[in-house]
Amino acid sequence: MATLHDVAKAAGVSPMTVSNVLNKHPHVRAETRERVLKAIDDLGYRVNVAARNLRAGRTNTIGFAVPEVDRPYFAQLAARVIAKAQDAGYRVVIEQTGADRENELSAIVSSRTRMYDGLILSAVGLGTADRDLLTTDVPMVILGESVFDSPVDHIALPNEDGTYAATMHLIDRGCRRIAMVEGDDVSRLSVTSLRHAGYRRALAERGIEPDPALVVELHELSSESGRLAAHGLVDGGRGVDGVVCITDTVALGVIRGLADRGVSVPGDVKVVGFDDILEARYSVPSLTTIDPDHDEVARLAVDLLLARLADAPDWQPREHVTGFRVVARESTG
Amino acid sequence: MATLHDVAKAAGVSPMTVSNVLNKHPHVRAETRERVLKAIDDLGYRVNVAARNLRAGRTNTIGFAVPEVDRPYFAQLAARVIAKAQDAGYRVVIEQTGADRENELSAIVSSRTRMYDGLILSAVGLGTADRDLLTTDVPMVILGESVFDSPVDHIALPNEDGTYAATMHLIDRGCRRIAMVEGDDVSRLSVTSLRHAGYRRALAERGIEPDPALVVELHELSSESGRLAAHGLVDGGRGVDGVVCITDTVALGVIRGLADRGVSVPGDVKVVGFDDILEARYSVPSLTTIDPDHDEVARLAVDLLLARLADAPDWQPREHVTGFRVVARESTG
DNA sequence: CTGAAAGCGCTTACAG
DNA sequence: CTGAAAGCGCTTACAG
Repeated sequence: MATLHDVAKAAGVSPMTVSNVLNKHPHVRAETRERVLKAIDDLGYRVNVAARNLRAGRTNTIGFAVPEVDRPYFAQLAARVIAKAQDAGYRVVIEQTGADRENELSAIVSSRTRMYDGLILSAVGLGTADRDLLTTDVPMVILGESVFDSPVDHIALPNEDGTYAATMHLIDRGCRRIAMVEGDDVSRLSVTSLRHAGYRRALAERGIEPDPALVVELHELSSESGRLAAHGLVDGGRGVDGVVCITDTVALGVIRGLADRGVSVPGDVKVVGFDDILEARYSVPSLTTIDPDHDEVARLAVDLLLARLADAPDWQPREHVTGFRVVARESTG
Repeated sequence: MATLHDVAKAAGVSPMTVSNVLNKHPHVRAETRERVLKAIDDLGYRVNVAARNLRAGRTNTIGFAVPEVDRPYFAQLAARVIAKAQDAGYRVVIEQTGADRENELSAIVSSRTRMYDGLILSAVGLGTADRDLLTTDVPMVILGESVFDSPVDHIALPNEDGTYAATMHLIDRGCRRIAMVEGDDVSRLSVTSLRHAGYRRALAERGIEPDPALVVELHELSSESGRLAAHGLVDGGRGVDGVVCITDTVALGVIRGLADRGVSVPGDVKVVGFDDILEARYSVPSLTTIDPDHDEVARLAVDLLLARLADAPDWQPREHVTGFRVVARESTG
């Protein structure tokens, strides 16, 4: 395979001039550039990225670590992050962590290893105890969960306020026996804890007694888990008339599970999700949900990372909480 | 940042010994290994992947180029490819091509550029004319579309036979006015052409006159396009009683569009998709579809690539067509 | 079981 | 506008 040296020889110039042409540096005579480009074409030369990265000390790549690439929320967020990063001349590599603490740490290590210039980490498995591990030398942005007092930039979703609004929405539509289908990580500041708090706050504010029998904890935030949760709620005969779901993917499973039992949505039970994934618009009934402004999340994540990469000297880690809105659709109609 | 040389100095050994420890080569005395590992830990050393790749001449990474990372079919396939590749010690980088010919070629170029040891390309924009461009020096597997007589390994979906079976399934359930919602690339051997052929073959075999007014071509294979197509079919008053959809994502939009018009599925109109994405199981009604055996696709793609990487001397490009089965669910019940 | 030397293919100061 | 030299941080034969 041809190297930059071969091209230089063929074009009768120095390797450095070839490098200048490749990197679009200005001070190359037009005629020289033409000669070099022709030689590149003739030899079918392609730059060796490993060599370039080694020498340049950076990779022009940012890592995006998510629990699962095939969960719509992450896939759709990834598409936006890729688009934003591309605009800034960066490539994005998606890492799958499996919501596992070990793998999330290993994504951090990957970036230490200089495969990436920076990392966007959708943290699920990390906890407050991992705080020190985040004191990394590589620019990093944590997404979606609050690692308390973390020493890196952090973008939080409006977990509590969003779920509060979702629950209020159900109460306003007449629901009184409102179930919450959530995750099983109830540690402080987990997504489940925060969203649960929003649910409880709404109930309290409207004087509705919380009933522990209406709270279902899922080990996996999948549609299948949601469906089984719905079966349990119906079969338990608890008179449920509304369900707050921790994610849209779970909510779509809940709707399916209610259909399995012949329970009509929104007639008998109203359902609300969280995320506003694309699928929420096309389900039957379409899903009422909390839109946490994905575009802002993606934009902010990339912008914060780029700011860090630009090496702001007086950089201070910041915490951002995105806005949200309730998107009312048929499932609470 | 500490380098391998720093570790060597700290441990009192040569760089090569450190390298041997890092790469788990056997002939290192246990005691020496311990000393090296301690030095690595003390210094917080991480290998520089760019340097390793440059020297080793490979990256242990395979590229997976898909039209859109956020389309469920590709996201779910990517998850499987990642899992299979991981088992074999490879990382996977997902590239988004946007179903654009230029970008698909640039994914090929990326692999020429040695970012990847091999490439799995989900071809949509490539055509027969690009045949020569595929004569690449980098191992490659083409997925999902038939680039006629391509000089690389190729895994085709059962496009024609699968759609034939889907159409027969509708006919067997009593449908006679069967629409087909497909893409707008009607060039020879495109996904649309192949699936359309299966649809036509089934109609012909059962003596049903094909009606061009029942064929809808979509520019984008999205749920939104599917929904609009359904509106058009209903509003056109063409007496449709069945719809064959080119993908599940389109089919879910069609079901939604029929619901918009108060048309009941499967009562008034039966709907069948293609892909068996996860969402097909949870929609209301659940979606009858063609399962093209994703696991086999992912396994085959990775296996073929690994075989090529292993440098089989008498390698010949092969074409594989995966099996399929009709998964009957409520939408044709 | 361990080491000294060479080199993978680029780019970065430094000259001219 | 162009070049000669050095070096990024590893691993690969080759010795011993």
